[in-house]
Amino acid sequence: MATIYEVSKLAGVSLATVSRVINNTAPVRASTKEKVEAAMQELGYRPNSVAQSLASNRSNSIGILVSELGGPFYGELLSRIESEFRAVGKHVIVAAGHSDAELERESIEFLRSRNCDALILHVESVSDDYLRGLADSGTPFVVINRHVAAVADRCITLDNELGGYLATHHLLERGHRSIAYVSGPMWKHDASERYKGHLRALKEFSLAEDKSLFFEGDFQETGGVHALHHFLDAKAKFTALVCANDEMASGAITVAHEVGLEVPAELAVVGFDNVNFSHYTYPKLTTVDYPIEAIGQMAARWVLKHVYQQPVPDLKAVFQPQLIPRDSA
Amino acid sequence: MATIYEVSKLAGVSLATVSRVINNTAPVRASTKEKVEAAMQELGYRPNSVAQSLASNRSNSIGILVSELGGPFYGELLSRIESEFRAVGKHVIVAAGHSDAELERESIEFLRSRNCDALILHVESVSDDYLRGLADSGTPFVVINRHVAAVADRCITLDNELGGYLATHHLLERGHRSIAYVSGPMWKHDASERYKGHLRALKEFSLAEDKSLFFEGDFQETGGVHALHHFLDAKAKFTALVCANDEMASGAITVAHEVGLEVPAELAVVGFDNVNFSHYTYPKLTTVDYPIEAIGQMAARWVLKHVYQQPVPDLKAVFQPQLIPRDSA
DNA sequence: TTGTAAGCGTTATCAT
DNA sequence: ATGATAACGCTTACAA
Repeated sequence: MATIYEVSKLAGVSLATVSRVINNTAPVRASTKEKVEAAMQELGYRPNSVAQSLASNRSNSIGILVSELGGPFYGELLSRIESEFRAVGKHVIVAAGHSDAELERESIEFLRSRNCDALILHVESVSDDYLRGLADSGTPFVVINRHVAAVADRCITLDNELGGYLATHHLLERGHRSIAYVSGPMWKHDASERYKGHLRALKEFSLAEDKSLFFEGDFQETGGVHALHHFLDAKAKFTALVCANDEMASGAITVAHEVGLEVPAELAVVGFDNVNFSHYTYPKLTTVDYPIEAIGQMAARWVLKHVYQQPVPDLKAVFQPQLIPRDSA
Repeated sequence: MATIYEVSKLAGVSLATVSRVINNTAPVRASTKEKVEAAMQELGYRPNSVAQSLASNRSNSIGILVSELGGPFYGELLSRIESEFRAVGKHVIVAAGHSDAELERESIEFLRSRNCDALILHVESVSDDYLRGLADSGTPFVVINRHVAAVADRCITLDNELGGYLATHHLLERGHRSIAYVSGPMWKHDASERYKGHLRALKEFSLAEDKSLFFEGDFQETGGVHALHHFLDAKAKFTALVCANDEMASGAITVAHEVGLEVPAELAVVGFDNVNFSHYTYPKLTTVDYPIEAIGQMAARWVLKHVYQQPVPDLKAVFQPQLIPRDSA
């Protein structure tokens, strides 16, 4: 591979000048610029990005940490983030934290050790304190889908409470008064927020919380399966079910089919997230849209603005979910 | 951030010695090793990976190019590849090629410009010739899900022909004799291979190809929708449908529901890929499993062996698909 | 507008 | 077993 030195020799100019035409970092006379470009062409020169990084103290890489690379959710996030950065010549390093505090910390350290210019984090297990400390350490980062008071200015979130409210409100409006709720793990911020929204909607219709209609699932398909079985076994009376995510809603619908419960006639079901498969269920799932791509884009723009000093349009910190009415409720 | 120089000063040894204890690259007396480690500890030293890369001419990064980061397919692939490399301290840079030859080339160049030690490519549009040229250029890479004769030793594929065979054979065995087929774009290697398998199964049962029962879809949900409508409008007679991927199968099942065609009683459907949502359909989709994780792992190991000279267990180039019988056929 | 030269933080080759 | 010292390929003051 040719180096900048060979280019400068062939073009008959100095290293600095070649660097200038590469980076457009200072005016260069048109004629010399042409000479340099011709030389680069001839040698098939391509700058060594590692050397650039070392000298400029910028790696032009952004680390992304998500819970799971698989799953219907993070793909879209990554996709948007990648394209946003690719457009400006920066690259994305991915890592998975598997919802485990220790692994999340390790992954963050790993990404930092890679000299990422910034981090985009979707972490659920690491403590607020840890994130505050990370901020103090000087590593620029944004947190997605979690509000951390100590670093509020770096958080991009969905109004999960509103989402929970919308789901239940939709059911309430359609006349349901006995609504069972399948939550995600309550220690997860989004899960508890969504449930709060559910309660607020209930209250608005003068309905009280009914513990016998609450089930804490695991955000997996099986969570929905267990939940519905649980309610059925307990002979609970309810005409509708809100599930805190689409996986659990799918599980519940499967069980409904199995036990001959017609959806939505005998049991209305609403999910949450609007993941890519939510319209593959039968009936098609009514759910709350999680604007994951918009959030990914915003995270990328936060980085572009705060780390690379690029001008970006309006930054937005909290997104509003929307109910997507389909056939299941 | 502390540098190796400061560590060496504090420990009272030379740069070289510090480097040796960091990399375990030559014997160091236990006592001095301790001194160095203490110094590193005290300074909170962490090696600068960019400088390491420049000096050692290894970036410890692997570039992954897939068609779409979103979608149910690539997440699992990435997930496996990432964990495989993380375990040995290497990181993964992702890029999307969007099934477009120009974009695929650009992405490959982008990844190369990032000094990746190796590339793992899932490309469908770039020509065989281009890949041959890439091999000549010296960049190590593996190709996934595509057989390119000129670089056969770097290809890890699924036996798509066998998959197509299995799908149709399953139907044939259950007595179906009029089987419609919804293909992916026939210019894609996997699509045409799958169709070949279909024909082979047919032939085994002395059935001839019936052009009126063939429809070329787009591998998207709408492809399945259009296909079934097409067959129905044409008043074609068939009792079973094989779709060259699960998205199209989902689309077809949706239409079946809409027109009151019972699956599988009146129309048996089999898909292909066994993507994560294939058991969310109703009835649950019978499909052909694409062992994407195993393939990802193998690709990673290919790199580990050929680029990093690590000892790895048995490398395997072509994987056998398996029929997953569920409820739709 | 262009050139000189000092880093950037390591690894690696020789010596010793 | 350890130390000097020259790369690695580029950016960036500072001069000219």
